[in-house]
Amino acid sequence: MPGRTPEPGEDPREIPDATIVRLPLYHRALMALDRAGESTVSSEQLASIAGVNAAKVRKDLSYFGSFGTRGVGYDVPQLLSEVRAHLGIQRSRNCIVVGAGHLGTALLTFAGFADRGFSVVAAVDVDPDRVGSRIGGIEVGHQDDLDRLVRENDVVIALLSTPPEAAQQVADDLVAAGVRSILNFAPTLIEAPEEVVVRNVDLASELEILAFHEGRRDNEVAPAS
Amino acid sequence: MPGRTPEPGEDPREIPDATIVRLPLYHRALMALDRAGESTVSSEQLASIAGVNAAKVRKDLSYFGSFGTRGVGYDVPQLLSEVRAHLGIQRSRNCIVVGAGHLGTALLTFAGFADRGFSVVAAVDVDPDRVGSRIGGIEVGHQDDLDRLVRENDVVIALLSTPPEAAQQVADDLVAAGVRSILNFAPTLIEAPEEVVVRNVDLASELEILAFHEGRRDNEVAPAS
DNA sequence: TGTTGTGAAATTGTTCACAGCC
DNA sequence: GGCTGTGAACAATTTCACAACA
Repeated sequence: MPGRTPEPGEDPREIPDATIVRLPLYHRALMALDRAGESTVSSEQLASIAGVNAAKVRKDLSYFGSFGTRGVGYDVPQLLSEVRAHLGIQRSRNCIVVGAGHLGTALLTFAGFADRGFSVVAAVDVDPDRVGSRIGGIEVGHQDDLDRLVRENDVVIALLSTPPEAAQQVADDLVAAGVRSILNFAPTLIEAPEEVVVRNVDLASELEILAFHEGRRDNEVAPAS
Repeated sequence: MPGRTPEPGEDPREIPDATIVRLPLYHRALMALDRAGESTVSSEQLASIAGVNAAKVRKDLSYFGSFGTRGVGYDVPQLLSEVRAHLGIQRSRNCIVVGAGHLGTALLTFAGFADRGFSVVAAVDVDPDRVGSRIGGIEVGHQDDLDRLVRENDVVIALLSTPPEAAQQVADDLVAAGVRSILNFAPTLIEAPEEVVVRNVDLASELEILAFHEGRRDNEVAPAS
């Protein structure tokens, strides 16, 4: 999936994927430090709050340039601002929740998005019992209004929490409406044009990874008959 | 680089982390194939359903031994059974949900766990309004009963869906009760003894990773002043 | 002195390409 | 002829270790 098109003259992909996935950890850590009134932080401290090691922190941050002060550390507000800029969340991004079941409801009422730079502004479902209801201050629209809601609300990210059978169709509709990023909670592969970024969160897969380690502890692996 | 540690009586062959996280994808794909009545599958087909490439599939599966037939492919039921054995989910594993808010409710009612090898058997919360209620057929117990519920129900995995402020204390309690694996949804680092495996699902972080790519498209990155 | 920034080394992961087998 | 299994080449990522410097 990574490693694409090193075209000369165009964006010379320079920040490693592995670094990108750690950026949110630094963001979270820096917000906590900032809230606590800390004005500087060393790579060692930041690493311990983020749960990584100090060399990685320094290497990761170095891709943006040199913001630290040798002998002192990093300026917390400045680094926070820098990380936000690189994450593209200096201004809030609008999101839509597609599928307002239990998971969709959790997403619509989740308190943790706002200060991380996201605003859930719309929701749709196909179930007539849900359409028209309000969840977390958002009125649930009908699936057929998806295109309009996306366009009217300047939605750029979709949270896809439908049953797996509906996921591909919904994804197609989202792409047609102009959504460029999809966070897919349905346990199925969804296809999208390559300019649309899809990330998958499969809860059962996460449990399976934990179970793998459980299994290692229990016993020797006992292969199937 | 030897790559092999032929220690007698010890862990026979180390399976790479990168392979482990793909195992659930193969599991999901094989279940779909099995349900569809397919009896064999090539690495190419399996790859396309799982969303990876064929070389990776073959390499990953080769860590378990040789189960394919050259010129034919893999036997679906056999490979499914093999993958399940390695994932440690030949028998179902019991889980507890800690924190029965909207996210906890989604986890308690999620239909997708059962056929992936997991059974949510208990839930706890601290809110008196929630304790005693039934969600998804499970009675929500009080946080103080956590230890008892874990032991009585042979719980090995916890789904931690409390607010971040409570997460560390809950994790400590879970470890004390004997839980060996934690799936942490709270956006904070939790510390646990190294024999306890913790995986983190931070929804806001996932959105930030999407936003990073959005930002790349919008414009040049505009660093903070 | 204490801490960053970074080349270089070590490690881990991916892809290639083809021999071996059905 | 088709497809697996796998060494070997390649690529990405992590870690080391230390010079630079406020």
